Order: sequence, then structure tokens, then C-alpha cells
Amino acid sequence: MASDPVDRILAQWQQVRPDLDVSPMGIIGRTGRLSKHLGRAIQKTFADFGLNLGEFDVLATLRRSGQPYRLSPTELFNTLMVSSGTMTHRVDRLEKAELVKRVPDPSDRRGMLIQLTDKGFTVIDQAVEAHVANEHQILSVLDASEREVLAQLLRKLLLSFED
Amino acid sequence: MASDPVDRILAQWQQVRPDLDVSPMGIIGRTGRLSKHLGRAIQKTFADFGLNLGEFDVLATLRRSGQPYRLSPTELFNTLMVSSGTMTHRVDRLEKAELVKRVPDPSDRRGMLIQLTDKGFTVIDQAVEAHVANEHQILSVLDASEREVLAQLLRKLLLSFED
DNA sequence: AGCATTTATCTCGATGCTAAGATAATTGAC
DNA sequence: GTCAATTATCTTAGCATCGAGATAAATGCT
Repeated sequence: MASDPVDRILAQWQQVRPDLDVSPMGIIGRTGRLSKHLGRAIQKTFADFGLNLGEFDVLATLRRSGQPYRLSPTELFNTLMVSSGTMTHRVDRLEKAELVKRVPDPSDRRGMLIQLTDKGFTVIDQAVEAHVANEHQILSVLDASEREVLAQLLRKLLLSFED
Repeated sequence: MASDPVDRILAQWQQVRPDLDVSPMGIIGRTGRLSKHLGRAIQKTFADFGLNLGEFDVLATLRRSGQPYRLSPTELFNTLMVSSGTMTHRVDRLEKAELVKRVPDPSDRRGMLIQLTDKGFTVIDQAVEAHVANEHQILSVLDASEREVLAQLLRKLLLSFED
């Protein structure tokens, strides 16, 4: 197997700090770099639909929640691991683009519900299709069993952070 | 194996769009979420040294490059996958904290070199030790062979993005 | 019922990032 | 040797984010 930039980083540390076992960087460093690359590759698809990654995530979360395609801001920002302020701004932008609208929560007068509009539904359904096709393309360097193993290991690690 | 939030996302998509094979999200979605969790867990260690993740990366890159602990801004931002403007700002901050200093490149009058100061050297050496210990802790949920397999698969995927 | 605590959302100020463009110096084709 | 193209760094404007705090409503203890 060819060496990647992270292998070179590990080798450099070995040179200057041979007393340290920096092997965890082989996973943590690669996860960070990979996440950046994946984010960039994926943004390109969203741009075709006038969305950025954050906006896509909001619409996708509403879409996959099923009818009536409506969730509270709190559910959205908890699911998406962002702050409440971030979610307010994302919804502002999406509302301006008429992809979602805010409706009062009938059962809690403090709360609002974020409702996917018809236009939002159409946009996210098309965007998801393009996105999934793109994801298949990106992962085509791994065969089916490699993908399976990778997903399992990532899940195990992820479970140590969240239920 | 227990299910994680990404499993629930996949199950939701299966419900509302059974025509789509969303299995790539099992890897791409988890990589993104994991990267966020890892970033947060790691920032905490850096904060003890008055650094954020970006600043740590700059100091660490200089440190592991070996003597004379000096690199150009271009080498730094290429290595760290950020824009040139971002690197200017990071160096500004680090220079203000007297952890690095800018020195003219003797062989190219357009260029500057970013030099780790003695103070910067001391700080990064301590920070790296704490950081590596923290990384070992984070990955302790995986056994040695799992870590090895995970690193290999991440490298294979990473190599499809960069040499 | 009354009141303190918690919950839901939004507002605001600060931070770090990007992309495009400015300046200055080097390189390379002729 | 000249000069156009490239390269290196910094500047600037704009954007997405976070965290702390404000407001308003619901909850729950007594």
C-alpha cells in the first residue's frame, strides 16, 4: 500500500520525538483530513441546488423524518450537532429561499416548527438523489466488504461519543 | 452491536425513499460526525496550553519538520489544507503570543519563513505529549487490530483524494 | 394557586475561515 | 536582457459558526 500524507507525518514525529507513540494520529489525523476532503467533494453537488452543506442537512433531516415534514428547531440542532444560534440562521436563510417556513407549535406556545415547503420538498428530493450518487462514486475505491468493515469500525468509535 | 444515530438516519431514509441505496452515508455521515466529536474532544487539551486546533497544527507542523523548525507560509497552508489568508491570520496570532516569528527568506525576497521560538518549542512539546496521551485514551475503545484495520481503510480512502 | 425552575427560540458580539484581489519579487521564453 | 507569466504573501469583505444572554412560556413543587 502506498503511503499517504499522514504516514509522512507519523514518520516525521518518529524522527524528532521517538519517545512518543503517535500511532493514534493514524486514525484521528486521517479522520480529520478525510472529513475535509469529503466536505469539499460533497459541497459541489449541493451547489447545483443552491445549497450549502448546512442547509442541505436541515432539509434532509426534515425530508427523512417523514410526513408532515416538520420538526422543532431543537430537534434539528440536536440532531445536527450545531448550536441553537446556528440553527436560527440556517432556518432564516432557508425561509428566505422559501424552502421551509416557520409555523407555531400548536401544543407549545413557546415553540415553532420548521415545515418543509412544497418547493423545499422538490429541491431536497432531487438533491438527495444527486448526493447519494456522488457518495457512491466517492466510495467506489473500496469494495463492498471494505465498506462494511469501515462502517462497523466507525460506528464503534462513534458510539463511544454518543448513545 | 448497538445502533448509533447514523443507523437511525439510514433506517429513516429506507422508510421514506426505499428506492435509494443510502448505504454510503454509513461511512460518509459517520466520518463527518466523528470528526466533529474528535475535534471537540481534542480542543479541550489544547485549551490548557492557550491554543486552538489550528494554532496547534501550525506549531506541530513546525516542530515535527525538525531543525531549524522553520517553514514557509505556503508549505504550512498546503500541508494543513487551509487557505493562504487563514495561514496569515494564524501566524499573526501565534506571533502575537510569541510562539513563532516571521523571518525573511534569505533565498527569496518575496518570501517569509515562520520560525518556532524557544517559547513556542516548549509549548508545543508539552502540548503534543498531552495531546497524544489524550488520543490514546479516545481510541482505547478499539483494540490494536481494529485500530490497524481502521487506519488502513482510512488511508486507502484518503489516497483517492491526495497523492 | 403561586412561584421558582426549566425549556424553547432568538439576538448579538466575537471568532475563524474562505475567496478574490493587491503588491512585490522571481522565473522563463524569446 | 526584456517583459509577460508565475509565485509568495498579505489584505479585505463576507459568511457560518459559537457562546452567552434575553425573552417568553411551560412545568412542577409546595
